[in-house]
Amino acid sequence: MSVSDPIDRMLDAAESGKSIIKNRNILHFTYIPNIILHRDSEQEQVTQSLLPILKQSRPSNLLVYGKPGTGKTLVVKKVLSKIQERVEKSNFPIKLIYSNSKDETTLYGLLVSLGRQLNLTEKELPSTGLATSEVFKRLLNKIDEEKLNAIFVIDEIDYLAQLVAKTGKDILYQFTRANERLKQGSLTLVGISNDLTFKEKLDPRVISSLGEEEIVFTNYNVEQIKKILEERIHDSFIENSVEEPALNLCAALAGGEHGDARRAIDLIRVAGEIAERQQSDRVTIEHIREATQKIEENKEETSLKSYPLHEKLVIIAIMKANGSSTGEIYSSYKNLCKVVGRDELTQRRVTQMLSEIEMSGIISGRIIHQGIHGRTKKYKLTISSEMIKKSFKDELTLQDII
DNA sequence: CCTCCACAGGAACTGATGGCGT
DNA sequence: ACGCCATCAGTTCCTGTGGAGG
Repeated sequence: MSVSDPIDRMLDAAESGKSIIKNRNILHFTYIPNIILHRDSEQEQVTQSLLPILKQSRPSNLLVYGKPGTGKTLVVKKVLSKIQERVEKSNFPIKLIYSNSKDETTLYGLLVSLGRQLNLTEKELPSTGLATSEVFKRLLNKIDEEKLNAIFVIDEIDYLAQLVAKTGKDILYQFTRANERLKQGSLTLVGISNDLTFKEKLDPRVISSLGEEEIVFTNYNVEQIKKILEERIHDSFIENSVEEPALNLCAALAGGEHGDARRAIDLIRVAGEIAERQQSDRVTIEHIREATQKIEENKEETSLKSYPLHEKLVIIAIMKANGSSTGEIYSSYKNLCKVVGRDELTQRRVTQMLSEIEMSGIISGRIIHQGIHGRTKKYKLTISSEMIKKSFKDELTLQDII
């Protein structure tokens, strides 16, 4: 065995090198067993409002609000799974169904994902081809047939409401009224929303039945985040491997903005991994700093890579003509299209793509009025052009133009 | 004070895809 | 075999607009 082989050297180091993280699972925010959240009163509230289930009556529908990383989903899931455990042996089965609206791009997709969890097969519920009302009917039939007591947990329900609004269908209303159509079984809706103002946008009929109970999760403050981190660190890192200043910085970074505990935990995990890779036996402030940067870059890179071809072309066009107006970007884009031999899209489409890209934060736009020279939006990159080149360099079609 | 630029951005539509029910 | 339904990327057509320059 040759000692100079770099692979061997790395493997040797990994084997002998001490690992400072002893349980990696705990360093994921969504780790469920014995979650430490400091959400006692909220847990009580959720339990309280779902209690009627144990008495075999339908509980009120429930709306849960809170910013990201406040643990709302975790609390709901935890309470429900405990309830489910209790009821399991009784002849009053509860079917727990969780779905995140953001995972599904369309209303149809969401309904299908709910259906799959009700054990509807591809045959009984095809993943395309049906009218939405038909899908809905099949969901209810299934619940009715099997006398299920279904609890639909719909995460990011504000997002769903948007989808619904676009198609003009009134699915949320149908959901809340479903019980009137069910002879046996029941349907309870638990909506989880990031947006506290989301309710105002709904149809009043939906509000009255969906908002029967409301629970608001407040943001964590820096103190609380620090506590949460301490507890998770205690369980997942070996002792004394995270320096106090590092912990403080981590809590401050995540807490300062929105009180996002998820970010805080991600941060400490990535920092831990960086520290391990550097064979350090402690996590320092420097590691936290590196971690923030790495997380940021990862986000940028994956979002860059996930764009379709024409969006990528537009991004390159912006890069080539940094800080310029829509018209200039468009002609730059047209040139690029010629080079790679693709048909160019209309300007209207490109403006739309620009505003979509702006939404993701990769570029920033500013409307300016130039009097007789009209109105434009000027776009600037908010990330480095190296990042773009790096992310796109694997793409064959783009290689000549970057 | 009016005009007119260079677009922004809404609405409605198209054509392809994919798969249903009858 | 045919009509229908939903979705998506893209197009066509459109109305709206702040202010420099006449």
